[in-house]
Amino acid sequence: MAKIKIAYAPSVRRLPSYLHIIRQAQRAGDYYISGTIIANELNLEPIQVRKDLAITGIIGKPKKGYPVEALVKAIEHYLGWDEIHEAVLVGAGNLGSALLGYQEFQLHGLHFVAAFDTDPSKIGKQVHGVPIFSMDSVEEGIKTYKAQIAVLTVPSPMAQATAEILVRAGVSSIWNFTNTKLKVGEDIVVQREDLSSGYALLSVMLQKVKGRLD
Amino acid sequence: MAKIKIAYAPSVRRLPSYLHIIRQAQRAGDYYISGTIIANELNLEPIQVRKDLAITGIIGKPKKGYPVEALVKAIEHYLGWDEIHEAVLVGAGNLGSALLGYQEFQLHGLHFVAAFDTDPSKIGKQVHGVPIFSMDSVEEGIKTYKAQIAVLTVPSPMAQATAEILVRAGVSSIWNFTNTKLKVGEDIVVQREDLSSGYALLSVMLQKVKGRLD
DNA sequence: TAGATTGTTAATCGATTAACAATC
DNA sequence: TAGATTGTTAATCGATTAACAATC
Repeated sequence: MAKIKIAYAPSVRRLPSYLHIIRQAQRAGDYYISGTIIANELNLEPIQVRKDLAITGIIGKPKKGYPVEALVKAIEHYLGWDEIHEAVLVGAGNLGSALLGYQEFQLHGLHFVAAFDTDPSKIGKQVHGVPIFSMDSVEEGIKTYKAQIAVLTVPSPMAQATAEILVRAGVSSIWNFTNTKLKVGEDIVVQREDLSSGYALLSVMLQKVKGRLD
Repeated sequence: MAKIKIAYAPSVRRLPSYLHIIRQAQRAGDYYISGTIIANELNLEPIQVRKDLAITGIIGKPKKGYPVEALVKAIEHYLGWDEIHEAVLVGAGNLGSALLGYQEFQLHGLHFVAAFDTDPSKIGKQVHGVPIFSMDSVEEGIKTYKAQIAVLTVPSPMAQATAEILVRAGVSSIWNFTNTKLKVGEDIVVQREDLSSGYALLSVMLQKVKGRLD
C-alpha cells in the first residue's frame, strides 16, 4: 500500500476552527452563516473559507450563506467525527494525562478506552475516568478493545520500540506526541504533533518584533 | 506597527526537528553531519534540508556535510533559543500543568517564572517547581518578572478577556492553546496551537485507509 | 583522483487570492 | 429590484523539488 497523502491538508486543518465558530452560531439560534462571517472571526479571507467548505460538499445560498445544521453535519461527516473512535493512550505522564482529560476530544468522537504506563503506582488507578494498565498489557488491551487509534506520549527514547508493539497489536493509526520520527509500515497512519515547531515560530516572531531580525 | 509575518515559516517549523537529530549526532561524537543523513532520519528530501539550513547562515563542506557544533549554535541563535525567555503560564489546569513540566522547553530557553489560576486550592502551591498565584495577580506578576511570553491555557470562554489583561500587563507574545482566535493589537505576537487540527488530519487519513474516502 | 555533498539557479507543484458571472 | 454572497475559473504567490556546476 502506498503512503497515505492527504489532498488539501491545510484546508482540513482549518475545518475544526470553522466547526467551532459554526457550532457557536448554531447555539445562538442562527440558521445560516456566511463565509464572510466565519472569515472575519478567524482573520481569514472569505474566498479561502468558501474554498475550504467546498471540500465537504455543502452548498451555500447566495446572500444568506451556508445552512448551519447541514454544515456542522457535513464537516463532522467529512472528518469522520460523527462516529466514535476507540483509542488507547500509551504513556500516562503529564501530557498524556492532560490529553485524557481534554473535553473537546469527546466532541470529536475520540473515546479513550484504556491507558498504559510503566509506573506501578499508576497501574490499577484511573485518570479522568480512564483505567491505567501495565505497559505489558498494551497488546492485549488494544486487541480487546479493537482500538484503531493509539496516542503516543511516552518518553522519546521509548517511542520507536513502543510504536512497534502498537503496530503488532493492530492499531491503524498513531498520534505521535514524541519528538521521534517513527519508522513504521506505510499502511500505518502517523500524525506527529510537535509542540517545539510552534514555539520555534513564536520565537522567531518575537525576535522580529524586538528588531533582532529583519 | 504592521502585522508580524514570518518568511520561510515551514522551514522554521522544521528547524527543531533538525536540531534534535543534530544534537544526537553531537552526543555520538560526530563533528560533521550531512543533509542527506538528516533527511533520511526525518523522511525528507536532502534538498529541503539544505534549503532550510541555509536560512541559519551556516555553510557546509562538500563531501563532509555541516559542522555539528556550529550548526547547533546557529540554529539555536536563529531561533533565539540561546537566550533565556521568561514566561508565565495562565491557567494551571491539565494541559497547563503538563506544559510546566515539559522538560524539552528548558532546552529551548523557555523559563516559567510563575503560573496563575482561579482555583483557590492551587494557589500558593507549586507545580513542577513553578509557584501558582491567584489570577488577580497576573498583571503584577508579569510586570515583576518582566515576562515577555504568556502561555495561555485557560478555558476557551475566558481566553479573550485573559488575553486583554496579559497585553495590558505588557507581554509581547502569547502562546495560545485555546481554540479562541484572540483579538489583540498587531504588535502582539500570537502563536496558536490547535490540537484539533492535527486530529482532523489523522481522522481524514484514517478514513482514507479504511476506504471510506477516495 | 573520484565521487559524495554542497549552494545556486530554474522548474514544478500546490495553495492562496483575484475576478466575475450566477443567484437568492 | 438591488446587492450581498455564492461557486467557478484564472492568476498569483510561495514552497518544494530538480538540475547541475563547484569543491573538498
